[in-house]
Amino acid sequence: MAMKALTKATIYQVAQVAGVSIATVSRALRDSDLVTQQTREKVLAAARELQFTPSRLGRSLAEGRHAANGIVFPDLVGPYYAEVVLGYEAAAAGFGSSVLILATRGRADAEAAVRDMASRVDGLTVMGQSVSDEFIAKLAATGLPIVLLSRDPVPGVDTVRPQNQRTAEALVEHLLEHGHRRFVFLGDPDVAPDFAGRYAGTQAGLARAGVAPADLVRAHGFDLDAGRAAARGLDADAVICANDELALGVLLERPTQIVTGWDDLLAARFAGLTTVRQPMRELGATAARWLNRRITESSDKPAAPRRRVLPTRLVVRSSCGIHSPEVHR
Amino acid sequence: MAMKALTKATIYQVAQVAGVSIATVSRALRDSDLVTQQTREKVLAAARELQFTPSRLGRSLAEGRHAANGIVFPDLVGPYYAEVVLGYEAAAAGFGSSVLILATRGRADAEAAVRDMASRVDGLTVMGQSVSDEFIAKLAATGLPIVLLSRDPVPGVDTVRPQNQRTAEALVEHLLEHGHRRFVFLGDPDVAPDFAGRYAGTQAGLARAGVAPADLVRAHGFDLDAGRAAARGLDADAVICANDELALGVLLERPTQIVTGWDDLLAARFAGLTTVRQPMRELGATAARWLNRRITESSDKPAAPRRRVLPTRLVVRSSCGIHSPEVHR
DNA sequence: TTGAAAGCGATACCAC
DNA sequence: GTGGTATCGCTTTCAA
Repeated sequence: MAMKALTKATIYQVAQVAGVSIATVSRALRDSDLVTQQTREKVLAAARELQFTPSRLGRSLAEGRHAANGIVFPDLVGPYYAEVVLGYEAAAAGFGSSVLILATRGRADAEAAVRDMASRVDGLTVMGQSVSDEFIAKLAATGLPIVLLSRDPVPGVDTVRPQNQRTAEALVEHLLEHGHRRFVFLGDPDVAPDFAGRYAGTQAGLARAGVAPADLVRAHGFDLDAGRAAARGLDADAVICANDELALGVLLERPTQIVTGWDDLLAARFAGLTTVRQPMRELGATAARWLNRRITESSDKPAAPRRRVLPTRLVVRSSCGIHSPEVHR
Repeated sequence: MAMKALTKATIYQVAQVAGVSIATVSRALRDSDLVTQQTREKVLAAARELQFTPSRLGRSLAEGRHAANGIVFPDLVGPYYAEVVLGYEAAAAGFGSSVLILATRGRADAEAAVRDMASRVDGLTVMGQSVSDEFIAKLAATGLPIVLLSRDPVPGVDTVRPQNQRTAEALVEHLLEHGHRRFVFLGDPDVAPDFAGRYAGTQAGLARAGVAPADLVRAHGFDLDAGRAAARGLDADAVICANDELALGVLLERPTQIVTGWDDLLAARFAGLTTVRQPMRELGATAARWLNRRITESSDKPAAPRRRVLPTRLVVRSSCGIHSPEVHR
């Protein structure tokens, strides 16, 4: 019933109170059946009395592992990244790994920040356009397990991403069926690999149908306001947006404009926005699982780098034009 | 130009290569002007050659601090928590602190998980109903700096939260002006302190106006589906929902039902949902700043516990009834 | 079964 | 200015 422990207890104190060595305390507090039941109880009692919690630092230093991993993303703006991170955290928690997050948001010292994170974890997931390929390669050369997420592959590194190109082509096909012919692609392909894929798919689909390529309008940013700002100058049958927020911004300014988005945010449903649904949680979870595999695999015979493209799916609502008898919810 | 360093270099190797002691390496790599320019350069060269990055573990162990802090939340479902976490991360990054995240999502071992996190950080922010007050108190007694976020205060601990009660009263007033008299409150006050505050404010507002109290309908969960499921049995002039997702769910089932939400999600705008806007990023950022203050303050004369309620604001759209000439966007 | 002691990788005090 | 070394808190041989 001691009221001490206002200053974190160490294994030494527990050992002292229990009247054993620190080695024995360590054993008693973990698996180890090299301890008498009696001894174990003494130790546990002492530990409880002192409110002892082993220091992660000491533990990690001795074990040579952090039991933590990190996820780096460009920014968390919008629900998209958040969902991915969520899926990631859930999976990581599943195998007992803590998770660190880092938003680079265009910071000049992004690489330093990532390097710092790298020294706190057993492995890293890098999402989107947060740091350069060269930097990734350098990090990977260190031996640090890395998984790339929603980002173009780097040689030797695992990559998970959503299907962009092919689904963009399907989207274009659908718009063509509506009879639309003059297209604008709204969004900057350089801002995110996902955007680039959607843009490429758009143009590919158009080319295959023998239709003139879409005009590229690089919005300033990729949120609602960027969409609103860009909306004014638009002139096209249909505006294919790089994501939902841009599309919703356009819709706010021009409610009758034919437009499509990407991500299937909750708002898309209420705006009647035709868009593409992505398995966001699953993207995060897959990255976490793959990373864990890398971390735990024997480093002498590493498995070949994996690539996976998770399927996405066209969600047709009303913003792409009128459909006869269908219900759009 | 060495191609080594496939295995993380230590300060000892750098010392060896540079031909100096580890103490000197440590000095050269940090501030310290107790090093010759010449020596410093030797050391830096060696460090670069070995791609040396100091181990956080060694560093933290020696310095007695993690330079990291964590945020615990019940779950990240919905955009609400994500925004808060975002604001938190940004602020934390601002003063050079890494951030760990932990979603308890009703896990039975939530306390163990939080305890684990506690051993990895210099301080903790606890959001919502993730762990018990008793546990918080115990943790705080350890001397671990803690800030509570969107959660009822615990003696001796800082608390930041959004205005719930008062704004709920304002919301009720508005609904009364519309002429509505029979109310339902949809959502479980026990599931989150925020919900409890909104519920209390609702009843208080009603009572003050001499109107019959709202029927409490405890939805099973607090997402869209929970709202849809609950919608069928509803019978009231107006349904005051604990959050936007519930309200949107109701709207999906009964588009003409008078209903209000809370959070002002992006979707609310497109659904014409009357709701309440909260400073989510600011909530997170404030928590991070306060925590940092606690961590860095001298522990012998700690400041008195702080409480702050961040203002929220009613956002009137069309779901609460028709308004004459106003535009609801 | 238990204990003594050698690390793990830094920081910082104390001499020189 | 630099070097030697104690220290942080734990895990894990190696002996006993």
